[in-house]
Amino acid sequence: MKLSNTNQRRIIIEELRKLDTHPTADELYIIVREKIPQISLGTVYRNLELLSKKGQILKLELTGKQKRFDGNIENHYHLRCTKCGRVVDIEIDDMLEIDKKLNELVDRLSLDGYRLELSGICEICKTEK
Amino acid sequence: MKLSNTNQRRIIIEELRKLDTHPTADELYIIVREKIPQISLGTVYRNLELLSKKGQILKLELTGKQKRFDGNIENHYHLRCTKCGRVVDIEIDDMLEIDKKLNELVDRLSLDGYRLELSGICEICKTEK
DNA sequence: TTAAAATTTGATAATAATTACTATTACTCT
DNA sequence: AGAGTAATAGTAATTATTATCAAATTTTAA
Repeated sequence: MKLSNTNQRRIIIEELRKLDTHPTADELYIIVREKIPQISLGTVYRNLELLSKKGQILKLELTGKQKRFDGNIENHYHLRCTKCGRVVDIEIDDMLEIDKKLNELVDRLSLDGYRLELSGICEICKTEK
Repeated sequence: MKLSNTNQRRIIIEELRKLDTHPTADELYIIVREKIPQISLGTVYRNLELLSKKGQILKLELTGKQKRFDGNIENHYHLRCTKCGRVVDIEIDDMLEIDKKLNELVDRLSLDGYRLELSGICEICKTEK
């Protein structure tokens, strides 16, 4: 099935790519409404689902009730803050090595992949305290 | 707050510990009803939550809508089958090394921990095909 | 042991997140 | 432009989980 080019879809992906906050569907809905006030929440959900199926964005199924979405599809890692709940990108050199080992494992066992989520206090909460 | 010793709680934990299927609350509810037919789903949810808070069982927040619970609180890893959706324990020597590296990372960055979920076809689905 | 205090239960209602439905509107392709 | 397909807004439905509360059970401590 081919995706048509709708204004709604374009804005959704555009706004998501501007963010590094990994918004939930309803958070992005609020942002997108600034551009398209009459858009419905269902449209946001539908498009996020479609776009993640097509590999244009990432759907993050982390701890917590709500799914989150990420416009950055490059391989990277997430930290969920145990204090504020934010999901932030984490950049560590060690991850390369761990990633390599995990990929070896995945290959050897003919698996599909893995999902890793770190948890702890994020930088923002650390400095706030 | 101290937990009282109720029949319901005892059966819930007993039945959960017999399983290695990481049941959802409603799956366990069906099983527990064999022993206590009048038990309510709310009681199962409430106790699973309490027991996991007390560290007597594990609450697994993996991919998928429903939370799962594990009576085995020892450090081990899970594979979610992309075909049947089952969550199975995975025993691999490599995990020790990966676990060590991840724990080092967690320590160095003063994090709380990490959550890892492997995905692929489980043994049951492999042999069935 | 017994009565008051605390906790838990079953039953049910409420909530929250997501998905489904549908008539209408917008794209796409020739 | 016009037929065919896909998407939208608005709303209803669903699903998983949590909250509420009166009655029952368990614990505590005299």
